[in-house]
Amino acid sequence: MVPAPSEQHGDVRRLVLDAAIAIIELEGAESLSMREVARRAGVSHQAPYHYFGDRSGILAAISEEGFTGLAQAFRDVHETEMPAAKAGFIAYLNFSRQHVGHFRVMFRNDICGVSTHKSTQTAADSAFDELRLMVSRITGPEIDPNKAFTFAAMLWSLSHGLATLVIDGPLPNKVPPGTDLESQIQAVIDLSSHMVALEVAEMGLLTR
Amino acid sequence: MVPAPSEQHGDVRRLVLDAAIAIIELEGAESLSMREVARRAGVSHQAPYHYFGDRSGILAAISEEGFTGLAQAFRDVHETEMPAAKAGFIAYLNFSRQHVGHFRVMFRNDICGVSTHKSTQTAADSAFDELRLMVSRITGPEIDPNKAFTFAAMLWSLSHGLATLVIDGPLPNKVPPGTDLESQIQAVIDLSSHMVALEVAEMGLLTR
DNA sequence: CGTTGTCCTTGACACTGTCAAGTTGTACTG
DNA sequence: CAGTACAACTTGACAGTGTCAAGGACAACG
Repeated sequence: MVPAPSEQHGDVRRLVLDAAIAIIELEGAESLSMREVARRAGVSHQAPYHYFGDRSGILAAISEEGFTGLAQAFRDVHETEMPAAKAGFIAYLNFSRQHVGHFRVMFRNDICGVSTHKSTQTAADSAFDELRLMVSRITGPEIDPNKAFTFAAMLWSLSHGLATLVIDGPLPNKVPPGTDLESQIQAVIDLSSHMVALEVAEMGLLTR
Repeated sequence: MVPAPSEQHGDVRRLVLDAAIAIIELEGAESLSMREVARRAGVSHQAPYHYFGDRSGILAAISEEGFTGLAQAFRDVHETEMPAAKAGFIAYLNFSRQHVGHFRVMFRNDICGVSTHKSTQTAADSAFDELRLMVSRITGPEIDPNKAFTFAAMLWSLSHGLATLVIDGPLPNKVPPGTDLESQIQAVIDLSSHMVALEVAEMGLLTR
């Protein structure tokens, strides 16, 4: 059967990818079925295999796209006037909430095979490199590289933990009555930024 | 067919649960198949359904067990001499790494239906209550409840982020050459504890 | 015209979660 | 002690799934 003339030739890959992302956003990555993706994209049940090889291939592609976007989000942080740590937290949270479909896949080595798909791996690496750049902006570039890694891991943990607890975790159900989720997220970010600032200030004191 | 006389009657539920946990530890929660669980437990493919209703039921049971264990781990923190924040981080990390099977499921609302399974929900609640107790030990009990929640959310984010990045995330691949994962984890925990201590000290200064 | 290659299709297979309908043993009632 | 109710499983069936295999349509190139 010939594809309908209305749709452009060659965008099937994009169609399939978007269908998959939409399904993951709605129902999570578990219930992502190749056949449902194909149905939603309006193609045969084997078309996705042509572009992505297998189920993990499509998830790896989503993951790659996600890491590329996250790296860009980190890069955009450099443009803002805000303290870098705070801007970084906000960027991470915003990205994760605006790209839930990507985010739900990106950190799941078990399903997307970051280790087996090379381009996904390099996308993840470049996102981490951006994070490192951000760290050197926060602490100053003369910091010991080992300490810088520790700092980066701490910042990533904090951001990532908050994002996952908010998106799929129990946090939204726990906000105390009288406040809403959004202001609590803001409060956590403010508290975190403040702590980081205290730490950096002390580090500065020690090195001079 | 009658169960082999060697195995006690009534422990099939436990057998099934352990089989599921083992599979999740080995291969992740995605590839958990009810029928493979049954095979591994040496029962018919419908026996798991008798105890757990459906796939999400077995995951909810694992999640419940996990949260109960986590609450206990938090309780044990009170016994140590260490600063509460640091002991809390260590407890969280240890728990997540020693119970990977549970941990991989506990925070996945999408697959284990925390919202639909009441006993899982209450187990999660009690774990969060223990965290709150820990926070009041760290900050002192006279803290504003809203601020206490923010503090708890921050601590949980930090611990949870680190644990997930270590267990399934990209962190193990990123440790700089010359150090190992374990010492980097220790360094992140030390840095985090230190930051928390700084914050608490400043809070104390402000309130008097 | 024949070949090659990309882009996709239909068909088949073993496997999955789950519903339905037994079967077996045990406990309790009358 | 017969009857019955119930828990603890069992086998059987069905639609849906991921993936392998084998094409078909169409463009580009010789």
